Amino acid sequence: MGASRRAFLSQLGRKKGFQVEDSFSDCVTHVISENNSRDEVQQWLKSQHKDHMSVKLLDISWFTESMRAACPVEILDKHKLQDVQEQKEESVEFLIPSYACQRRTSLENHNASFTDALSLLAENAELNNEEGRAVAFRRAAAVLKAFPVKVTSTAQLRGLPCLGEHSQRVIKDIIENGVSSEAESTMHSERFKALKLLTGIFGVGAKTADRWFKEGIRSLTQLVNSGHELKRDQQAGLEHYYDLNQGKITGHDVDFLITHPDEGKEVGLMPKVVSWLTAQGFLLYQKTTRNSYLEKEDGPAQPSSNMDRFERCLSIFKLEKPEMKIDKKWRAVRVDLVVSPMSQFAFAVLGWTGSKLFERELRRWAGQVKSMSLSSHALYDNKQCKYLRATSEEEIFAHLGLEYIPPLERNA
DNA sequence: TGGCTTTACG
DNA sequence: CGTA
DNA sequence: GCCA
Repeated sequence: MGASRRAFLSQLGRKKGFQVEDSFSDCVTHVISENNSRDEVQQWLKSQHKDHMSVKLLDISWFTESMRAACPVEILDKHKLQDVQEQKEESVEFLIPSYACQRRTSLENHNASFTDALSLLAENAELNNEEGRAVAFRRAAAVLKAFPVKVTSTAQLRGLPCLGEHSQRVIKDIIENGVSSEAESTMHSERFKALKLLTGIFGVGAKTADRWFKEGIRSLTQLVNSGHELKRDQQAGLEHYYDLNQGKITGHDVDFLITHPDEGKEVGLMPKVVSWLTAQGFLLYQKTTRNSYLEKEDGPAQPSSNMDRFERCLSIFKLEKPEMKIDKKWRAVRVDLVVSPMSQFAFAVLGWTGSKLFERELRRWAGQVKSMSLSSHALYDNKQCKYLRATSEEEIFAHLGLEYIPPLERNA
């Protein structure tokens, strides 16, 4: 294998507690190879002039499985290096579990050209109200985001989940031509450009944008001149369009999660926070919503009055930036405030951390694999017919039978 | 061929 | 229908 | 679009 790949795998092995040598010596017990036949590796071992009779000759599959298990897995026939004819049949370069919540996805992406194209097709499907197609493209992109090396051949895709005919065709196109013709034509289509522009307005979704598009509206100027009555959130969205649609870094939203160590004392916090923020002149826009969440069984009885029981505040902050400009010294930033009782706080943190796909996959895993229902308030076990308590994210992953994935590795 | 996360509020 |  |  190449030097960078070998370095990556060596580092991974050492991180998992394995002893990895840079060169062959008598202390080596296992030799891992990729894309080599048993004969080739034996030839190489002879060239090392060391005793190698007791050394295990294994395929990369044993290594990746052992990495996942964090200990050496039992050596099966499929792990042993094969002879030349059999070799090409099945060998899979990396085993990637099919649910995004089963794997780590850092921000380091070796396959941005592919994931950009697949994400664009996902976005286009969402704008066309094809949520099923959209999530399929999102999952396909997420698999490549988690792939530890740059894909250079479609042969590497064998055995990977969520990559069907269409996604593989897109990838092949990019490998061979540098770009996906489908992604390119989508990106430059009038419809996609207009719908993306219009849904960029806070308060405007795919349905509204589609209606406006059919009326011939293609730009924000045309929208303003169309005489449409905009709702309060859309007006704010339009007014702060530029600030709210800055690049990924500066334009990102901020979430504040608020709780109180004494269960129940969090009630009434939201109005206090909002009125203070208003008095400080921080809020350009805000919409506070009540919470009516109730557990069906066995949960503590809810106080009868939910008058002050506010849960969320979707807002637009006026963020002062004195050094910004002469005329405009602030920027509009989307900020969400969330108040959660202590008993639900871990679920709120898990539910608000993202990524969006990671959250969907967690909940899909809960339902399909564990017969459980996960929300940002609670985890319900449909078999035991009871809520499963948790005071940390780690406990929730444990309830779900998943390896804990830290927040920085949830970028699916 | 059905399902695709969740489940409220406004 | 839009938002998270 | 992908999969059980």
